[in-house]
Order: sequence, then C-alpha cells, then structure tokens
Amino acid sequence: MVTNGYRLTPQRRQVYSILLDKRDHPTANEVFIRAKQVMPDISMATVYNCLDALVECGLVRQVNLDRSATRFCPNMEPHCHFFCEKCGQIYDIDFDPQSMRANVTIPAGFEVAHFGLALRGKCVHCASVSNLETAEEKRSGDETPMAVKEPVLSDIAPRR
Amino acid sequence: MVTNGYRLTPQRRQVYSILLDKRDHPTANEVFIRAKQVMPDISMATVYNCLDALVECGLVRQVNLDRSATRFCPNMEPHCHFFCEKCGQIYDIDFDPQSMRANVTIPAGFEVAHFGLALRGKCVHCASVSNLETAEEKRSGDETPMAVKEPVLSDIAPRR
DNA sequence: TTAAATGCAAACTATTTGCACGTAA
DNA sequence: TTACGTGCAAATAGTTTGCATTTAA
Repeated sequence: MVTNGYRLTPQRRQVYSILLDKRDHPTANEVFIRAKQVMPDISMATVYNCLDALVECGLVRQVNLDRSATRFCPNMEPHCHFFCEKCGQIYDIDFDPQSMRANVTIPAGFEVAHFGLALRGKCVHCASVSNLETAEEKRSGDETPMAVKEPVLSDIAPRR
Repeated sequence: MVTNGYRLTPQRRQVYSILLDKRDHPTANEVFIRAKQVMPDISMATVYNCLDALVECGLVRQVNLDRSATRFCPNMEPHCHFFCEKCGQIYDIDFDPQSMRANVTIPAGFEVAHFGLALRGKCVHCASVSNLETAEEKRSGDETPMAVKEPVLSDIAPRR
C-alpha cells in the first residue's frame, strides 16, 4: 500500500521526543548528539530528515535568529522568541497574533501565512548580572573600560 | 592619531552603496559579485568585514528568515520583512513597533533591545499566479494532482 | 605613525546529496 | 511489495580566520 506520506519511524519519534523533552531550542547538531545517546547509529542526515519532516507536518518550527545554526522548537502555540544577546538562550514568549496582525498593514494582494516575532536583548539573568557589573564599576571607578568602537562610518555617503 | 573606530574605506563605501542601490536584500555573495564589477580585487572576506562594520554602525540590518544565507538591508526605518515562500523575494513592510510592543507582555527583568517581525506567505505576484492556476485546474479538472504528503506524523507521541 | 582594513588562502561550520540497503505501511 | 527512510560518506554552501601587506586617520 502506497502511503504517499510521512512515515512514523523510530528515528522521527526519537527526534520529536528530544525536542519535547527539554524545549531548549536545540540546533540539529545538538539533537544529533542527544539522539546518539539513545540510538548510537543515527546519522546527521537522518536528523535533518526527521526535523524537516516534523516541520512539514506542522509539529515543529524552525527558528532563525542570526547567522548561526537553525534551531528547532516544538511549541506550536502562538508565541514569539526572545533571543538573549548575552548568553544566546532563546525563550518562548506568549503573544496574540490577532492583535499583532492589526498593527501591520499588509499591502494589497499579499497573502500572509505566518507571523513571526523575534525579540532581542538581555534575559532576566544576564540583565541582572550586567546591572551588577555596572554598579560595581561605578563604585570602584578604576575599571579599564573596554575599547569602544566609534561608528565613524555614520557619515558615510553613497557614491553619486 | 588613534581613531579607535571604524574607518571609511573605499570598500565600505562601495558595499554600502550596493545595498542602497537596488535595496533587494542581497546575500553577502550577491554583494560580492556586484562589488567585483566595480572593484575586481575585492575579496569575500572584505565584503563580510564591510557588511559587519555597517551592521555594527547601525547603517544596515541583517535578515535571517530561513536556513539560507543571511541577507542585508539598508533600510533602518521601522519596518518588517515579508518573505515570499514561492519566489523567495523579500519585501519591506511598514509597521509601528510601538503598538507592536504594547501587544507583547515581556516577562519581568527582560530587556528588549530590538523587535523583529517577519511575515511569510505569497507576494502579490505569486499569489495571483497560483490563483490563476487553481482556477484553471478547477475548470479543466483533468490535472494530475501533485503527490500530496499526508502528515501521518501528526499522531506521533512522545515516548513515555 | 600605527591600529585597523584588505586580499588571499585555508579552515570551519552548517546543510545537502547520492547511493546501497532496510523497513513502514 | 515498494516507495519512503536510513546510514554513510562525500559534496556544497556559508562564514570565519590567520597572516603578510596596505592604508585611513
């Protein structure tokens, strides 16, 4: 019998279960490492295949926030991602796509399938740490300041 | 004299001017190809260096929408990106980050530096084309339907 | 004068592909 | 039974790095 569809293989179960387990937005490589602990013979190609299948099936989302590796998220509830620029952690944050939609005027003829909101900044932990550091610097006052780059390129002008 | 900052080199001018020219969200490689036409000796490493410098200076944004190469955008006005899943084109769309912000409840202690909204779907052009195709199929009715993947993985369950 | 930028090549990381074999449906 | 999935290895992207030389400030 031709199923003409995705098959439920042990590898796909395993990969999905790994994503559901810690929900820490792992990269394909991290999934691979965790999967190997249970299925020593699994290959990277299979991990990508499984992840892609899960995405296609609408069970998993891809998260692309910067130039680094794609991360995977099994949370299909409406939510957005907060990326901590200090520690690299990704956090899920609730939001209402309905009200979001109301704030964007889609040009006529465009068909929107998905809304993706990404926030960047400092997470609770990193924010409190760097606030502490700032406070300490102010108190002691003898910190060698890190070389700060002056954006002199600001006065750049396009060539006529 | 120590400038302690970014230098305004011909290469950086050129790269920035390329981004401003067509505003079509090119990848680093596309910028490289265009730059070579004017500066045959420019290298890929320099293109990345220039792009990164422009980003650091707040003149350019990086756009990461999927697993493919990072794209670069010289539009620093508040806007979001619409990614056409059919043709791959990226469009800038206006939006108001203020009202957006009001719709997301940031957990206590998190410091948000940037809001990034990404939309996916079909652009005007691709939407009209596929609507035409759908209409044709309905009329003729003898189209061999493309093999549709049944997401049988939907009933997947995490291992206990 | 000199720290920063360039060009080149080599290194790396992320992802994809081809193919023989295995297996879910 | 058979189209789809797996594992392995090799191939491709995409991006980064080390280093000798050049250059903006």
